[in-house]
Amino acid sequence: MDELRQWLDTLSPQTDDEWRRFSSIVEPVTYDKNDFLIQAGQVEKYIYYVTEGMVRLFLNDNGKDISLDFIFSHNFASAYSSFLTGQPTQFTAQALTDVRALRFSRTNLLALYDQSHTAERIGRLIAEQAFLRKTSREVQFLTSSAKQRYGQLLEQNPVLVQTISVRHLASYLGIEPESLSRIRRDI
Amino acid sequence: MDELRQWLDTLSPQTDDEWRRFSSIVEPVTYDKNDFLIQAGQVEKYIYYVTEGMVRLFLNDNGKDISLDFIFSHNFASAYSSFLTGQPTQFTAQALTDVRALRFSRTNLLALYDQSHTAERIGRLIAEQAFLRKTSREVQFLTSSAKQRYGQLLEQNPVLVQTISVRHLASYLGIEPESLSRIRRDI
DNA sequence: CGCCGAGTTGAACTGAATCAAGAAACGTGG
DNA sequence: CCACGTTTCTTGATTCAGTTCAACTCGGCG
Repeated sequence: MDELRQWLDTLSPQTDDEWRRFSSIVEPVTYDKNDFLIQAGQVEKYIYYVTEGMVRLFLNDNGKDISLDFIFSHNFASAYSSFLTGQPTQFTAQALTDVRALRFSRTNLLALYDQSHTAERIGRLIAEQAFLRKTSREVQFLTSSAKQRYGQLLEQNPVLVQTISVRHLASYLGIEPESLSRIRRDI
Repeated sequence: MDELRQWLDTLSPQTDDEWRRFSSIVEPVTYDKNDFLIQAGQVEKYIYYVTEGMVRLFLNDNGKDISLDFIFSHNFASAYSSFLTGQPTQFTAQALTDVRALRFSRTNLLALYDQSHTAERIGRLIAEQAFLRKTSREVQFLTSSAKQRYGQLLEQNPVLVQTISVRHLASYLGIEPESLSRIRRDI
């Protein structure tokens, strides 16, 4: 919990009272490896702060899994689009390892936004961060070849590249596992 | 101005007083066709609400222009990533026609966020909208071929497809003008 | 031990890029 | 208002990055 407070405080410092109110809507949850945090077709009710373990976010397109994100500990996981719109999600979030997380619900968060300007600000900053991540990915897809995208990912996040399976990593890069395997050989 | 207020009110209704404070930081600006709202290398200081005309947002990658967004009237234009981070942008925003817009600066907006919870909320909602748009684009790139992406864009926004030049549209779809020309022929 | 999923490699194929040339549209100045 | 140069769009021929399909290897685990 302290860790989560520190994370949020880097976005916008909270008073002890604000933190008390926020922490009252947070609940700890655990998942076994391969468990689902959310499945396609459901409406996302939560944002998860992962304290231990790893989560993969993916969608299924005609029987084929495509990874959209890998969440390591000390980061947020959610089918965020669905969380924001209230529409059923096309995404599934699955634990890649045993996972411990802290989660809070949309309903409680919206109520907190009404009460607390600071909470609203943190909500804004989280959305802005999420936007920045997506934009950087958009630019990569538009400007770089598969090989270049792999190279950039390797630079930016070597741990991710080492940790995630070829299959999942390939779909995240928008290519087939065979292609990623060849790209790796050629380096 | 009324139009902008209505737009913002759909996100979160404001009192007259809140609107008065917001509108005091808004200034009208005009651009001739081909003028730049912001150029690559600069830090984006503004968000523009376009009331008349069209704006193209693009980046230059090794001498090649790649379009990231087309903003029609009644929408926001900005090198938003740079606006958020304060870092120089790689994007350029150029008027595709004569343009009228209302703009407000980052400095003034941040000050307003401090004063007004409602402003902060609107800021959050705008960031969330921007995130949703990028996510939908990410999913399209990961799941669809060039032909399918064109088809989807045609469905979602036929006016855009009719209005924007082949060259610009192609780069937005992540393909070459020749390919787009062929895709169009085959439909 | 033998199976099974994950990764690698090869060969053929395909969607889109590239290069080159011609046709149409555009605006600028006489 | 026309004539000219310039940019934009289209079409064809070729090349290339990445896919697909198939076979093989390897390590883990019952």
